[in-house]
Amino acid sequence: MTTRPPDYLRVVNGITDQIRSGELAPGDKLPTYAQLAEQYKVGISTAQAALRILRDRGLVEGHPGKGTYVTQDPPLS
Amino acid sequence: MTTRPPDYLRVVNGITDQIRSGELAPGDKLPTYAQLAEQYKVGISTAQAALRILRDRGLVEGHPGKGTYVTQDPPLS
DNA sequence: CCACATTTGTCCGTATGTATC
DNA sequence: AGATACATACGGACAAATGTG
Repeated sequence: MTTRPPDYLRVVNGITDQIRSGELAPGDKLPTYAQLAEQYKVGISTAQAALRILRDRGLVEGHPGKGTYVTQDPPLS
Repeated sequence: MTTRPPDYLRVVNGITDQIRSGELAPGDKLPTYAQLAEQYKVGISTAQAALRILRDRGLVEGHPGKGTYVTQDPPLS
């Protein structure tokens, strides 16, 4: 049945994998909302929803006016 | 400076407290999106965002056509 | 100090799809 | 077939923080 995952989870999992693999290291800056939306072909609201979840999980931190950064101490799970 | 928490966190924390206190027990049905929106004086989108977080945390489970229910085995933290 | 652009964060309303009754 | 309710997705509006000139 291969139910395709929703867009916001594709973004969550894509970024999570980049952090797990080390492609994105602690302190690194993520693309902006607009850039992520373009990369994943989703709306800005959807990219924001994904980043809200990643913030909630403690993987990234947002800094208004600057950008979103990978947390220094990302949780294990 | 009592910075007021955002609306969606007020909903998240309100429901979380009801589960912690036992006011909402495992298996219990939560109010609908529309009812939560009315209770907390927020838009439906905001109530939905709150429930998405609670799902992500494993505190509740949504069942389309039926409702949202408190998880049988809610996580400790 | 002020103006401006950029970016994150929040909030809302709406549309559509899917599952249940 | 219709009503109800959750889930996803989008776009727009605005506030606040930051950096630059």
